[in-house]
Amino acid sequence: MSVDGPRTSVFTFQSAVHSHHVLRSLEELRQKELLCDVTVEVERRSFRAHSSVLASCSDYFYTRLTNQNRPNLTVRLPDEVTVEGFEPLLQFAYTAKLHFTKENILEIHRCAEFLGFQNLDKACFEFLIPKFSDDGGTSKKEKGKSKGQASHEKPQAVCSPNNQNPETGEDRVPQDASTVMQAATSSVESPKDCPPISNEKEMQLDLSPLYARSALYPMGDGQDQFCLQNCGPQLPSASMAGAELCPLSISISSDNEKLRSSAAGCGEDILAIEDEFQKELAMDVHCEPPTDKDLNINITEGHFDQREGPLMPPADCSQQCPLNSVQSSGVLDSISGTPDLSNIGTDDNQVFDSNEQTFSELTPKDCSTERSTVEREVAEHLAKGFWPDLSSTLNEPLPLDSIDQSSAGNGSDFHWLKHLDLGAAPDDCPFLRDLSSSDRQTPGGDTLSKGDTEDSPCMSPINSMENSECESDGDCAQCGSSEQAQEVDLPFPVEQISSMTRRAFLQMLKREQLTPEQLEFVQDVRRRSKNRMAAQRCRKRKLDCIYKLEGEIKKLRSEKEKLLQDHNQLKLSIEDVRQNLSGLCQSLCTDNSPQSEQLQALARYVSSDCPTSVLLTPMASPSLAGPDQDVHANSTLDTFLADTCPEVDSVALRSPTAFLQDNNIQSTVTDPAP
DNA sequence: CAACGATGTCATACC
DNA sequence: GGGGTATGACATCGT
Repeated sequence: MSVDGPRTSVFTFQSAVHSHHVLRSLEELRQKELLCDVTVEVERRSFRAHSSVLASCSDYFYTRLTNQNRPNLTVRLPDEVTVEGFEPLLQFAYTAKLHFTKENILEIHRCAEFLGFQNLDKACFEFLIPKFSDDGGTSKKEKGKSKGQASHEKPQAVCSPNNQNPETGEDRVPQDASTVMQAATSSVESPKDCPPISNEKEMQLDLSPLYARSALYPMGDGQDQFCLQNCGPQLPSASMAGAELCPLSISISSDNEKLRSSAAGCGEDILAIEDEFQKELAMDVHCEPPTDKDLNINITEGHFDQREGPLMPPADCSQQCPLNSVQSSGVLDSISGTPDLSNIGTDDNQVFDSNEQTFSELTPKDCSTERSTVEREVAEHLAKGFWPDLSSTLNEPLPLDSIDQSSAGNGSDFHWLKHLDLGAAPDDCPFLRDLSSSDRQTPGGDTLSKGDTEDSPCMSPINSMENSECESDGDCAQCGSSEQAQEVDLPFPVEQISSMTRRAFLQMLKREQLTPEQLEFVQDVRRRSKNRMAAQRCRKRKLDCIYKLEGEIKKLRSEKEKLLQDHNQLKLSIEDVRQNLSGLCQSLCTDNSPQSEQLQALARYVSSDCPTSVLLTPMASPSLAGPDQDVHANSTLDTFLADTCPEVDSVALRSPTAFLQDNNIQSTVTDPAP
C-alpha cells in the first residue's frame, strides 16, 4: 500500500472566453490594418493580415511565413488561389466563421485545400460539396444514409435545425430562403448579430472554438434564417473532458425570455465575462424554475443558447436551480424529439401541430416556409460536428435518470441536444453535484466521504474519469455486475467498488467482513472496471496519436509542395540566366574584336544582383577580386562559360579563356559593383 | 449475413 | 512482490 505524501493542489484557471477575445481583437486589428505584417496578393487584390494568424490557420502560409523575418512581407499567391476562394478563408481565419454559398463552395474548397486550411476539410467540404452537387434532391433514405456517414466521421462542424416534414419529406423553406448556419459562434454575439445574409443560400459555418452556444432563431426581416450556434471543442483535452463531465446547466431567465443552456465546463470564467450577453448570463445564474410560459416564449422565439465553459461558481451552485428533471426532460424532449425546433411547442397554447410539426402561430411566418433538403442536411451535419463525441454517443442511453425518455418525441433529429449532457453532468461536476445528490444517491446511501475519495472534487477529468465513466460507459457492465452483486448479496453498491480509491476500498473490505465469494467478486469487478477505463484511455490516446500524425502528414505534404514549387522556380531562374549568358557569350564570340567593356559587362553580370547571383557568387566572386587576379578570373570565367553555355566552345572552337588569349585580350575584370 | 466500429475483458509487460 | 497502468488480442454487440 502506498502512502501518499503531502499533496499540493494545483489549480488551473482556464478562460473560456480568452481565445475568443484574442481572435476578435485580431480581427479588429486587421480591419484597422493595425499590426498587420503581411500583405497577401491574390489576383489583383491585396489583403493585409497578420502572419501569425495566417500561419496558424494555413499550412501554406505556415511554410511560407515562418521562414521570413522581413517585416511587411508581401506574399503573392499563385493563380490557383482566387479572391473568391481566399476571401472567405481569410475571414474564417479571423472569425472562425466561413461564409459560403452553393456557388463559391467549390472555389473555397479548392483554395482551402491549396492553402492547407485546417479544420475545414472534413468538417465542411467532404460533406457539403456532394450535398450541393446533389442539389437538394436528397430523399429521406439518402438523408439517413448521409447522416450515418456523418456520424461515422469525426465531425467538427455544426448544425442547424432540420426543417423537413418527417412525414412528407417536403422542405418547409423555399429555395430562395436564406439559411444561416452559425455554429459555435462567438459568445458575445447576440442573435441579432447574425449577419443578414440574403438573396442567396449563403451559409455560415462557424468553427469558433470558443463557446458552446446554440441559438436558433428566426432572423426576421423577411429572411428565413436560423442560427444554431453552438461550440466545438474549445478546451484542451483535459479541460475539454471536464466540460464533458460537467453538466449543461440550463438557466431560464424570465426577464429576457430566453432559454439558455449552459454547458458548464468546470471553469469559473463566467465571472470575468464582460460582454453583455455574458453579463446577462451571469445574472441568469440564479434562475427560477421556468414556467411553461417561459419555455414557450423562449423556444418559440427560437433562442436557445448553449454555452460551454462557464460554470457557476461553487457558491452559486447551491443557488442555482437547474432544470428539474421534469423541466429538463420536457425541454430536452421537446427539442430533441423534434425534427426541427419548430415543433417545440407547448401544451398551453397548442401552437404546435403535431401532425404538421410546424409552428402554426407562434413561429414567425418566415419559419414556416420550406427549407431545402440539402440545407437541412448540411445544417444537421454541421451541428453534429460541433460535438465531436456526439456521434459516438448518440445511441447511448442518457445516464440521467431524471430525463424522462418516454416523453421523448418521435423525431430524433435533435437527439444530439440531449447529449449536451444535461444529464450526466450533475454528478460529474463537483460544483453541481450537490444539486442532484438528493435524488441520485447510491442505493446504499453511503456515498463516499471526501476522505475516502482522495481525488479532489476539482480533479482533472482524467482523474475523474473513474466517476464519470463508471456511470456512462460502464453502465452495461455494471448492470451485469449489479445482478451478480445481488446474487452474492453484496452489502454495498457495486458502483462504489470501482470508483473508490484503493485505500477506501481496503478499508471497506475490512469493515464489511466479506465472504471469500464476495471478496473474489468485488476484486474482480474492481479489476475489470479499472481495466475497462484503462482500455478507454488507451484507445483515446491511440486516436489522438493518429489524428496528430495525420496532421503532421498534411503539414509535411504542404511543405513538400512548397519546396517543389521553390525548386521549379529556381530551375526557371537558372534557365533564364543561362539563356542570357549564352546570348551574351555568343555575341562576344561572334564579334571578332570583343571589347573590354563587353567583358566587363559579362563579369558584372556574373557577379551582379541578377537572380542567380547567389548561386554564382561562390564561384565567381572570389576570383573577381581585382585586376591582379586576372588569370584566376579568366580560368573561373572559363569554367563558368563552359558550364553555362557550352555552345560558346563550338563557336569559338576553343575555351573562352583561350579565345581571349588568342585574341590578345587582357581581362579587365574588376570588382563587381556592390 | 458480412463488414465494421465500439466496447469490454483477459493476458501480459512494465513501472 | 503486489498494485496500477498500458496495450495487444479476442469476443461481443449494434449498426
